[in-house]
Amino acid sequence: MGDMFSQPAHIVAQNLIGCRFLVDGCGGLIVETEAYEADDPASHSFRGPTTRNKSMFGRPGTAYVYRSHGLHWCLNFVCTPGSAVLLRALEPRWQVDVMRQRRGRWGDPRELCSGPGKLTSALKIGGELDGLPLDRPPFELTLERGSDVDIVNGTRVGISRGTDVAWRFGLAGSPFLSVRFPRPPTRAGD
DNA sequence: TGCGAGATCCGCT
DNA sequence: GCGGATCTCGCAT
Repeated sequence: MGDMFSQPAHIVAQNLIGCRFLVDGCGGLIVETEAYEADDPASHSFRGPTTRNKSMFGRPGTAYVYRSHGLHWCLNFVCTPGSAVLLRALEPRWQVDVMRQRRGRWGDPRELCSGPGKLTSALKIGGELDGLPLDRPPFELTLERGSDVDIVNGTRVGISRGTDVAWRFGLAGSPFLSVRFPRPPTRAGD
């Protein structure tokens, strides 16, 4: 676990696509992530530690959970100090009925975990999990994945600075993404 | 000391 | 498509 997260966040973010992630047995496959580096103007760590972001400077392989817009929780996996990977979407697989109940959504399963705030709501992730290691309960992170994962990337969503780097990653063709990735440019005549 | 923006989501128009 | 809910922080006053 330590080796995995002691790499640049934009590498870890790609390696996490297709991995299984559970909280108390409830979860699914990671299909969308974003990387935030220490010297990254879009990162919460950019101006140094505060009471909110202190766990972002903690051990690699721990959780950084913060409240977004005063309402929603967002989950990050801490990499090297000041860098982390934001979990943006899961493909629901285990205890999906529990997610439905927590979300109050009984229709389209794509509505359960297709966004950072939806994901934490479905898995019941809150501030009490901030700073906890990912290799112990209630977390279960399985880093092994199939060799056939096809990863796409693009610029990050919902930010106004650091928009130049393409550090959002996703499972190609997944219907469970929060936002579609732009289709690769096609050649004239296609 | 106050104000506005922010790694968001939802319901209404 | 737009605004409201409402916590934290940076920056201006």
